[in-house]
Amino acid sequence: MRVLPDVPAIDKEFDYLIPSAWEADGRGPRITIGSMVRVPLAGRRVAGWVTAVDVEPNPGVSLAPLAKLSGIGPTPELIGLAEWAAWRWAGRRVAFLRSASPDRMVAAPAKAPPRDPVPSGPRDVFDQAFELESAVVRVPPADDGVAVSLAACRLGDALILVPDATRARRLALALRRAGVRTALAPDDWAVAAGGATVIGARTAAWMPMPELAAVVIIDEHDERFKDERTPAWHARDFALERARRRGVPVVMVTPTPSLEALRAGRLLRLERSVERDAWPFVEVLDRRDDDPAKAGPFAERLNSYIGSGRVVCVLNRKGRARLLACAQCGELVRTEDGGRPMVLLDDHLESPDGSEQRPVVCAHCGSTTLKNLRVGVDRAREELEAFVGERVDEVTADSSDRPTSRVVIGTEAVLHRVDDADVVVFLDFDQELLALRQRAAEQAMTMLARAARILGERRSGARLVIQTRQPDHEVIQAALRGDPSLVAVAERDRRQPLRLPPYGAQVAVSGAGGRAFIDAFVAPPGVQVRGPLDGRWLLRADSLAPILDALAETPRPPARVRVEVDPLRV
DNA sequence: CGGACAAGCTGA
DNA sequence: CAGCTTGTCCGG
Repeated sequence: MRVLPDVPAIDKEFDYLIPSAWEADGRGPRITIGSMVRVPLAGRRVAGWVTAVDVEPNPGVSLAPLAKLSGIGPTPELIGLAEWAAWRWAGRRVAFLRSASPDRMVAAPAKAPPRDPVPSGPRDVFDQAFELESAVVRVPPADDGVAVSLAACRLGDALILVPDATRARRLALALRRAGVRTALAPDDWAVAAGGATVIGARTAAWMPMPELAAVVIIDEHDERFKDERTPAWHARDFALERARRRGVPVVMVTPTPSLEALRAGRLLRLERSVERDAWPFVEVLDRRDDDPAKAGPFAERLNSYIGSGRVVCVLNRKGRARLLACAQCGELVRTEDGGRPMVLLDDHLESPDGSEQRPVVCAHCGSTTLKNLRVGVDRAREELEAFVGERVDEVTADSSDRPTSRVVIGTEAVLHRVDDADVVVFLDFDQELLALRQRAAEQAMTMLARAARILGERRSGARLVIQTRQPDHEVIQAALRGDPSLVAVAERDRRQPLRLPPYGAQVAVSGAGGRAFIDAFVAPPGVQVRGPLDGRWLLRADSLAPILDALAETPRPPARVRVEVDPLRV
């Protein structure tokens, strides 16, 4: 019996004996690949997964018996996929096997009653998509994913991935009403193990699916499919591999397909006029027309759009330097040399490049209490209140209660907190368009799609208002015409010659042990190592495989190393 | 990860 | 040199 202990730093298998009492007459517990067990290891008991049975033990060592069979665990399929994922995202198998295991021990799969056939309507674009190996369907921004999910369920048990748990619950409810046997990840693990359609966020991709027939990825473009913790795996790419191994079709749906998705599957579109009408009206307020002397955050013409109805204003503060100021005297916390803003790191202040450090003390008055100056939204809210002459609520990622005022303002998070609106205003869209990130245009486009979702289709009369100095930018043109292709084509033409993802490969290495890890890394031909920049190294090549093979060979230093394959923010 | 054990440091 | 800390190694 071979067992991988649930101890991240070990990442090594050990052999054990099945206790003789268990196998006496075949009535003992059944141990299979994936079974969750407890084993003695270095004088203590640890949890682990059985990775092989019937192994020839190494003759030199005397084996200890297993301590306990805890429950059923990941299927052999998922054990194999964990090994692949550990290579693909330069992580450890243990991290992935945890995702593939139930939260609480499960003795046996839930019994599955026979399934009723899912009623089918007239053949639609989704039925057509499932006839391909993998497809991307570009849907209206407000699409709820029910139609594609039902099309998948007609084929049998489906794996349906959505960006967040709220949408998963909503979708599961809709499918249950249609008579589909559903398992909501991660809670219904035992139901999934018995055979069911699985719905959930990211980790649902690791649920057991004995009779998987189709995979659906809803809002494929959403960055929440990528885990921000280490290993930073991507549920879309994982699900694509799982489907490929099982030989089942994958359909990705989104209003704004990523270039990665377009490479992985065939694009199916709605009729041009149908798609255009699914996007709201877009008004572009060209800030170049304003008098620069008195141009505030609001264009004069904005008045005519925000006078009535529910208005949501978006001002992204993200990416701007956070400013610290002294709570006593109000002085900004800056470096000695040239007044660059410093940031708070654990217990000291540091300049952006790390060259200057000092304790948490105001250089002006010596006070040790500092406050965060929330540049952006905070002040804009006050000015907006004066502009509209009524109360304006503010929404950020960490505000808890729902806004109640007619007009609200917030960071991008506001688009996830408000369910419907008559007007969405992007106060400074240039900040998104000009962001120094490889994916800035794609990310700006998905933000517009998010706004379009809460506004609804063109018929509703809702307005998407964009303040910008770049009215001709393809992102804005794409929204104006309801045609996301414009962004995809421009991005492909920009990235392909530069060999940027998905036409090339990138891996970021950071963390305290980053330098030691990079020193130990032997770059194969065709792999470039750049950096460090802000404590981060970037490995680049035309394809991932040579980088990943070399990473797998590199010994880990004792200090923490963060390896991010296909980083989203570069 | 965490226990075992070795090597290094301190104070009498 | 006991008694303790710190570092390194390795696990069935």
